[in-house]
Amino acid sequence: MNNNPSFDSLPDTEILFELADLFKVFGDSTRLRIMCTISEGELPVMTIAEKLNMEQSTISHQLRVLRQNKLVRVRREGKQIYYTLDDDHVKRIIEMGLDHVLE
Amino acid sequence: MNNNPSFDSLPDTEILFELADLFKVFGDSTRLRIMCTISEGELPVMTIAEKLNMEQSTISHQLRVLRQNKLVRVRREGKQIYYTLDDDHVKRIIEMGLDHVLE
DNA sequence: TGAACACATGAATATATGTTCATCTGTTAA
DNA sequence: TTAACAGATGAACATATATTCATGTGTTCA
Repeated sequence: MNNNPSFDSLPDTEILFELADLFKVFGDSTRLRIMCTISEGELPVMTIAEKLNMEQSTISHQLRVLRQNKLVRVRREGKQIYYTLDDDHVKRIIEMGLDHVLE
Repeated sequence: MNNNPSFDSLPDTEILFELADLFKVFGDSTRLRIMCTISEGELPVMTIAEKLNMEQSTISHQLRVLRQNKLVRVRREGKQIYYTLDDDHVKRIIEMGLDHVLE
């Protein structure tokens, strides 16, 4: 049992830049709210926008960021495009953060 | 066993703003590198700066952010001030993100 | 008490980033 | 094929934030 806060091997600097980019994506309330909203099941863009009471354009822009970082999955059905979280991993990262915020 | 990516109860909007602020702190490579560096054990500011090959002022500014967010612990010994990670929780958040970055 | 050292901090600057507005693409149904 | 709808996207703008420079604070030791 290793209980001290150190890494088995110190992460490469290169990797830490990538990691920072990942956390940056989680570091925006709009994106977090989107992720939580679609964690309950896939939803089209306009529905997300309505639930969050924000403009469609804003949501689209942020969904693009989530897409580029492979945090969401996309599916087209007719005129609508459904988004949902890519996998449980995304949810776990949020929950891990929540643990800290909720003391 | 719940295996679908949804939250038991959808986090409050207020909380999500706090959570975004937390992730924002992790979303900077300098702060991540500092956190990883001091995860091996407490270090004075100048040593951290030398290890990262950055200015003392830059490190101090970022350590302040980490302090304000209670992610590091501080101890003064003479002229030097030693910093280390506050607890295992911080390390776990980083590791959770690393898992995702490393596929 | 004063010099040297370790660190913190305010101001200034450059850069990154989120939102809005206008417009564009792609799909459906008349 | 045209109108209406859903969504994407570029440009512009405002704001946030990381770094640097100069300087301030606190500690040690001569």
